[in-house]
Formats: sequence, structure tokens, C-alpha cells
Amino acid sequence: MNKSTRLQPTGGGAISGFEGLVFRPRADAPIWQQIYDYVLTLIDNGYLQPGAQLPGEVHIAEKLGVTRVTLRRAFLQLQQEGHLTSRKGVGVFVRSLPSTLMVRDGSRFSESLKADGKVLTTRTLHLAEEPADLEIARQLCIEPGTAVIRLSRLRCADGQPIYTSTKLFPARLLPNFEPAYLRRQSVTDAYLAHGVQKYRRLETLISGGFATAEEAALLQLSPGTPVFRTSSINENGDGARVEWARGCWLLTSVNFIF
Amino acid sequence: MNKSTRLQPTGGGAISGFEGLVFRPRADAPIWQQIYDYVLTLIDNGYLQPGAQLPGEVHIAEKLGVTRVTLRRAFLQLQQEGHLTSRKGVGVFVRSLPSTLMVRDGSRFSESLKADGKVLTTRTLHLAEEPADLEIARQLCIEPGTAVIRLSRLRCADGQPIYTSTKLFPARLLPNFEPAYLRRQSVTDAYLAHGVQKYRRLETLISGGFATAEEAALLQLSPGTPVFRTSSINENGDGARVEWARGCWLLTSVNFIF
DNA sequence: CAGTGGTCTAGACCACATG
DNA sequence: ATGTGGTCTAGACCACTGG
Repeated sequence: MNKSTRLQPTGGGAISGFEGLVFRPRADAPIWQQIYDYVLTLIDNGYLQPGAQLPGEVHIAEKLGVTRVTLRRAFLQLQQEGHLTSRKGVGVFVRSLPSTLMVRDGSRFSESLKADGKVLTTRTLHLAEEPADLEIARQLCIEPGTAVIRLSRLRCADGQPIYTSTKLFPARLLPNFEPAYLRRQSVTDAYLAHGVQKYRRLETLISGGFATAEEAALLQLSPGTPVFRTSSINENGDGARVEWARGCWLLTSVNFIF
Repeated sequence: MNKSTRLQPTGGGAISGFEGLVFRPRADAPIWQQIYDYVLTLIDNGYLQPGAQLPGEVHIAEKLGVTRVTLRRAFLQLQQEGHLTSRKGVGVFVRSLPSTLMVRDGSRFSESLKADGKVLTTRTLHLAEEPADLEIARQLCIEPGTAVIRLSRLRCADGQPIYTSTKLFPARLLPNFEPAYLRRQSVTDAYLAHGVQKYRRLETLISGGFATAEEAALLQLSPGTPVFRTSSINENGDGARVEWARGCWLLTSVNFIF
């Protein structure tokens, strides 16, 4: 904890519309941290609903009796933790954090994604064939240049983006992938249509990183927000590699269990 | 990527002592991001060695022709990614990122921690008996109040703190833990001394979070830096739970493989 | 066009660590 | 006593979005 700063807290007030909860700066902690706590409290207590837009920064800063710089220091942390999102020229919004999804391994993530009471939806961003580059070829144990199917998706829980994934399949093993998949946006369906009843997770790698601009846009985060990155490989019953998947997950809303 | 800002970049220069690499602000990206890149380059090229102290912020800011605020925006990101650490009243230092350790599961983390060529050291922070609280009792399947052994450690690679862990053992199963452990600071030794030859990982949970003040101090990070959190349980050959371990890892320097 | 967030400046005071 | 990082202010300009 960073101790600190003002001997005589001056400001005070409340975000317009939430006068029920007043902000009273103390002298024992940085003001931006107190604003951070204040906004979190507003969210936790339902004053700020998921998806709601906050008043403008200038307005809030004035109400709280601080500078925009100080306010934004608090917002920065809140954004990095996934509680807020901002869209330039538009506003700052509350990002409902899906109180952490449990992701069990053993099969594919998308299957084990069990969200208690949450509605999981899928958006297919990209689906096309392409030649395998060196990295893809290495992961799938095929020759570079071989045709592979690239599938990029965005998965949401209750409308909030949770993770994006890019999967790559050897086209030879799944020649009729597209129509089979598109019927219900289900990879499992596509597998079944090709007689792949069983597959097993060969290896899963979890690492940490920071959202790129594209990832941030998809997940409705600020660029630089910390994320999980996963990389996993599936084999079919014959021991052939049928899928290489990479995922990008919001750090604060997922638990992995193995 | 945030496009932006200055039409006429004014500043320019180099951090004192690294005149070999000059900082030339462009107009197509935020200055703080360019400083971020600049410092990363200095580190990558060996101008800034691990552990080295940077010149004062005022000095650097002046040299680069920016405000301290702008400089600190870059430093903030660098700290959150684990490249820099700062100690109040002392200075800013380069944190050598151990190019990501691989951590394989299946046994205990500490055993599978294979760092290519890195010297792994252990610092025992705390070792004592205590009564189990509700959470501990639940995790270890014992009665609340039963005696447990708490062991907190800090592990470093090449002197750089990588992760802290707190392990809890039922004292009944390991009555002679302390001397057996302390001989080589090895939990495995303590197990062997009690005839626990085999144990298996019952469950591992990986989540993301942000370093608390204590964690930050131990890991030499700034508070609020994103981290991995792990929680795992080990059983002995009889199916009894012998260990509940929680870990806190620097997000950017660890890969988990399962 | 007006309003929003993103960036930057130029100053200032503070707590802390060190010599 | 000095130098460090941590915090804060008051103002400004910009690019973007939407009506």
C-alpha cells in the first residue's frame, strides 16, 4: 500500500446521480486509490450497472474535487482490472465482470466453459482456408504450405466478451468443415461430421501477456490490459493433430482448473 | 494502437550514459509509448543491465524533453510488465525478466521449475505451526483448529524473485517437518523423512490478479502489477491431503504447461 | 457541431532513503 | 541535507464520435 500525500483533503462529493454514496477523501492513502475504491463500491452496490455509461470525466472530476489526471489514474487501474472500458470520443462504460468463469481442462475449453447461469454466445469472426506458415506447420506436424482452416471466434458471457480464440485445423482431415461448423457454430459438430468422435488434449500452455490493440478492441478492453494467453493442441483417435488453438482471455474473469 | 497527438515533436535526446541510442519522438504515436519502446530497446541491447539503476526521473525527463508525468506513464507500463522496479526514495531499477520459465505440472511446481541455465535459489520467509482456520481446514479436509505447518518461501532465478508460495501441511502427518526441511530447504526431503515417497497433484487452479503490497514488496514489483495466482492440493499415497499450496507468480516470466 | 476520452506541459509538495 | 520516487493541480490541445 502506498501511504501518502495530502494533509488536508479538500474535495468531496459524489458522482452525479449517485449522491447516495458520497466520496470523502482521507489523508492516509492516495486519492486516486480512494477513487478506485469508490467506483468499485458503486459497481458492487449496483449504483453503476454493467454496461452503464459514466458521466464525462470532466464532470466527475469536478464533482469529486480532483483533477482529471487524478481521476484518470484511478480509471486506468479500473480499466486494467477489467471493471471499466472506455471508447474514445464516446465515454466510459462499466464492464460487468463475470465473477470468474471456471475452465476445466481435459477437453476443449469451449466445452468446459461452465458459467453459472450465464448465457454463452459465439461470434465467428473469420473462417477461411489458407496455406500453413512455418509455425502452424510445426504445431500441427504438417508440411508448410499445406492447406489449413483458420477459425477466429469471440465468446461472450451475458453479452460481455470473455475470450477470443483462433483455431487452426488441417484441411485434409476436415474437408467439409465450413458447412458442418456453421450450422450451429460448433466445432464439435464439425468434428462429428468427419467421424472424429474422440480427441484428446495433447498439451496446454498458459502464459500471461498484455492485450494488443486488436485483442483489446475485440474484448472491449484498453490496450495493455493484462490477459491470459493459451495455446493448446488436440489429437484425434489416430494420434494425428487435428487442432491448434490459441486463446486470449480477460485475466480477471477466468479460472483455469487442471 | 492509440494514434495521436503531437504535430511537432519537440524533444529528443538520450538517457545520460546511453547516448549511443538517441530518442527521437515521432508524431504518429503517443510519446509515452515511444519512451516505453525506447527503454525496452535499451534493455534488450544491453545498455541497461539487469539490476542497474536508472538516472533520476527529473534527469531523464529533461534529457528526453518531456515532462515527468509523460515519462512516468511509460515507466508505469514498464513496471507493470515487470521490466522495471522502483523503490521510493531510492530509484528505478532494471528487473531482468527471466525470459519465461517453463513450469510443468504433474508434480510440485518447485520441482518442475526448469530454468534454462538459471540458478534457482530459495529463501524461507516463515516456518511455524498454527491452528487451521476454516479455509485451511476445508482445503486439507481436516478439523478446524487442528495444527498445521505454514511455510512461506520466495524463489528466485539468478537473484530475481520469481514467485512466492505459502504451503500448509497437516502437522499430524509430518510431525518432524522443520528439521527435515531446513537441512536443505527442501519440502521433498521433509516428505521423504516421513516416508511420503509418492504424492500426486489432486487439483491445480490458476487465476489472475494484481499484486498486493506485500506480494509486490517480496517480488520487487509495484503494487497493482498483474500476477498469476495458483492454488494446488497434493495427496499422499493413502489419499490423504498432505499439502495445500498457494503461489503468486510474476505474470510475464512464467509459462505453465499441462 | 459539441462532447468525449487521450495526451501533454509546467509547476508544486510530500514521504522516504541515504549519506 | 539532498536526491529519489509518489502524488496532485490547473490548464491546454488533440482526435474521435455522434447527432
